[in-house]
Amino acid sequence: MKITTWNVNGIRAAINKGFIDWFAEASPDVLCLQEVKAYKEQVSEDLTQVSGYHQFWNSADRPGYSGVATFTKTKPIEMTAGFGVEAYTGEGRTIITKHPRFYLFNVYFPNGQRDQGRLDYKLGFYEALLAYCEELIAAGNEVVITGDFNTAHREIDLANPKSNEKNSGFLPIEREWIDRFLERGFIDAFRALYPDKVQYSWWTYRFGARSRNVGWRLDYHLVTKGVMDRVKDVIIHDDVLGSDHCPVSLILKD
DNA sequence: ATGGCCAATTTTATTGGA
Repeated sequence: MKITTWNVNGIRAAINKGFIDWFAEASPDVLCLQEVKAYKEQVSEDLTQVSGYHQFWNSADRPGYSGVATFTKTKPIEMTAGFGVEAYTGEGRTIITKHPRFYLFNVYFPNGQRDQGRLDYKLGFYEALLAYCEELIAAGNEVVITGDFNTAHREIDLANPKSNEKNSGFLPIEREWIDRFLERGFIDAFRALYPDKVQYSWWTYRFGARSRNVGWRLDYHLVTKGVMDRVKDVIIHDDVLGSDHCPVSLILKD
């Protein structure tokens, strides 16, 4: 089973750059998209009526901003757009689907760059999402959180850690929230398999960053132990173009 | 590495991204 996440930075632009062909070729069992930057009605039927998938969209409350979508070959047991905290429901950042062996969170975590208010919003979002996940775990569920975390966890996860210590995305207070997810039982599946591997999933469009591989690893699969036991591989598809992020796939047994 | 980008809407400027 392959669960792929991709921040497409505008699904309409990505479609113009070959997204539909990539989707058909990659053929993931589940595809979690972030930053679709569109309402479903604005998107080509090549995607919104693609055969072989159920699809769920959670767009933002304003045009051209944020928005997530989840595609599944098998119909989920349940689907919800939010996780019950009103402050975090309007920006189209989450889709939660229940599958036979786990809950899957498709998440576009907020960007904290703009000002203190957005940083506070981002940190509050981490806190509220983790609290919700802990309830599911306490009730005996396994959980997969995937998407754009908008934070690089450790120095190995970005090309220039020293010069970014005071920039949102690598602030200690943001990194500590990733620590907290791990303390509460989540495992960073890529890092667990590849403790020393340097590979990124986002590069700024500026500075020729991608061609020089000056990037950040921002797109993760955090999984609970029962899921980790079934992980075969995690693949960062850094050869796939079409966005400033690249897709990342979690491969599970069966 | 100085400055260099891109998507989408509010469109020939502005906002947001990280």
